[in-house]
Amino acid sequence: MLAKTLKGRNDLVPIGVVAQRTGLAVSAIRYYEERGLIASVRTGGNQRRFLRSDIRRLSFVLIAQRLGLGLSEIERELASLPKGRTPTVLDWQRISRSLRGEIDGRIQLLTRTRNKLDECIGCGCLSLDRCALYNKEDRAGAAGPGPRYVLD
Amino acid sequence: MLAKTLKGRNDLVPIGVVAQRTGLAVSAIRYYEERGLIASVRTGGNQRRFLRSDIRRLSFVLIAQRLGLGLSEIERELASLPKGRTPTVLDWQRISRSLRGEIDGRIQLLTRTRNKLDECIGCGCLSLDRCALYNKEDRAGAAGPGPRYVLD
DNA sequence: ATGCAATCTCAAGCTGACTTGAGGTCAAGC
DNA sequence: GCTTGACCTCAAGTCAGCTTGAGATTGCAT
Repeated sequence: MLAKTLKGRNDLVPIGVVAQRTGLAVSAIRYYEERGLIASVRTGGNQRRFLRSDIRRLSFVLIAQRLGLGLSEIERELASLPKGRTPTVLDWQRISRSLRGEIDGRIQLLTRTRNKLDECIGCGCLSLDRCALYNKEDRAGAAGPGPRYVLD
Repeated sequence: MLAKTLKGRNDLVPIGVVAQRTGLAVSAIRYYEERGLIASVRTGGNQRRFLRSDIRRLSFVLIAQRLGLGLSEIERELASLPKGRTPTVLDWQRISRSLRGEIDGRIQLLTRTRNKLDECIGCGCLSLDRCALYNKEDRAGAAGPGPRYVLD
């Protein structure tokens, strides 16, 4: 019974289960592993086995993605979790709070933008050089190819 | 003098000027034209000439992009502006207000997310099926290839 | 023992939003 | 008239974040 309890907590699950529980495609999970967001061990027959806690880890990835974080930023956040070991409740609390900071920042940025836009609606200008809404700020930094990501 | 005033308002400008005024690359402007976000007329020597008001149009594009709108969504917004004619202040006011609605929606979504996250920080769960933060909602709709866009 | 679903690898494709490069034309100043 | 820089087209490359497909293997249930 003790054995069973331990087994239950440290269960290794195949990729299909992880896919079902997270809603992710199997291919996406493999891709995340390749990117280093999650890790797996292999069976004798070369099949991946994940820790159950990786499901939670992936949940975090999905939430962070919805906030607009790129995979590399998410990786950075996740780096503070113990690798290979099941994270504790405290680990998750800490990282969730960090995410909360992200959200707060985004809300503030949007609120500022809205205020500026309100000024602009008054004059109907929307002009690059006269309008408060769009004066360079961070336009300069967005160089190179590839999509420019939103709401920096 | 009257002639001069009219000339000043209806000026046709080459692509380089538009680029300088908007901060966009020349190639990007050509791309936007190809996508139908702006239009141009051609000189005898096949060079593009834009209306001065297209600079403002592009400012709108840039602002909307920062809010996370894709080019096709932006195109839909812009469709309400008169094509080929210089928009009036009222035109811009109307479309700016529509953008404001977008921003409001995003702020609300983020605020809800933050509240849910706060509940979650209490329990440290972040679990897909037990946590209020991440229960399906719109996960289902995100099918097909290509990047999944943020903060729907 | 056998069948069949789940898994594996590796290469290639795809969308969005552009950039880069090659090779050629136009226009304004000297 | 000639150079120089701005402009043209068209094809191909890029990056992120995956998916799709081919062809081979594994592993659980009967």
